[in-house]
Amino acid sequence: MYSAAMEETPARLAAKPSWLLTQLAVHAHRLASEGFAEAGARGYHYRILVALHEFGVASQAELGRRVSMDRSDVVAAINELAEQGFVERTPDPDDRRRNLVTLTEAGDRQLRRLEQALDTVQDVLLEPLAAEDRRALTQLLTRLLTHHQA
Amino acid sequence: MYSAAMEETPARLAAKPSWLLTQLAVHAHRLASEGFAEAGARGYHYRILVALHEFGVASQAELGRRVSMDRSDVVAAINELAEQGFVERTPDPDDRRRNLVTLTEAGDRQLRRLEQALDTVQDVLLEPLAAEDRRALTQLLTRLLTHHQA
DNA sequence: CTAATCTCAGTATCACTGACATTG
DNA sequence: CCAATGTCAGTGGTACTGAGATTA
Repeated sequence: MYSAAMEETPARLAAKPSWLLTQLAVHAHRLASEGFAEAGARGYHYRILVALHEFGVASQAELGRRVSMDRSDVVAAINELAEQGFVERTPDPDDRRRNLVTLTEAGDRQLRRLEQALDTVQDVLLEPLAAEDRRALTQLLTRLLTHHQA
Repeated sequence: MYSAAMEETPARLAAKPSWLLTQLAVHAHRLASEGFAEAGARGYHYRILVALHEFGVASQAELGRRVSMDRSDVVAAINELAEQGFVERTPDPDDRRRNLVTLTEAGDRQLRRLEQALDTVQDVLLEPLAAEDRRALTQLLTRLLTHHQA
């Protein structure tokens, strides 16, 4: 009565890219989370570190805009990163509403650890695709994302 | 000092499909959630209804396996669906550990509402892609998902 | 005894809202 | 007065863990 062998995706979901997208994102997220957790981090920490490395010192609000994080979540993430010594928070002398957030040496090393973890995730996630298909996928996803970011 | 015009994705993230995937999934998830919310539902409810419609009456554990949901989350979702009259939960006479979950008429109508909402999401999400590109994307995502489901 | 099922309680991460005080 | 910033408290959805009771 309960055919335990059927583990595929329901047919009406298989044809929906939005479903495929979210299901794959679950995989990607879980793989990445595991890698991050080994370094005592999570996604929000990684995003902040990336933004700092890419764009340099910035205010908290600016960091949030870079990586699509809410102001309030930036506060919490930076609290934790600062406790671990990965970033430093100092008042901006030119605009006393702002905090200037700086990436430390230790923060840079942490970022490299997290990037390495993500590279592994990448390999696992895209394993079944040849190089050409990977490029095609990246290109399609990029087109979608840039369209929706605008 | 804070060039407010730079809103693109950080370069080192743009090249990572796993990042693109999760970012797009955020969009897809938000769009879908809005559509679901209008019908008083959320993702877990939709998944259960789909599984019931695709495979028919099933035990709760079986439903969870169909759509990758944890047993404990299935319990809560079915509680809510039953309260709304979209499913019925009856003990299985052949195996008294199990509950047999059935899709009601109202549940079927609800499912059709949610599918319609998802179709709209689909159109919005894939708007920048031509039909051929959509097929290519679906094919690539399908290959990835089937690989990772095995 | 083992395994599966259902249920409950609790946790973590992510995303978001509302409010407030401070400053530009 | 208005807008931006940082902060805090709280909510909701998703995913998961651990434990207990029942039954196969």
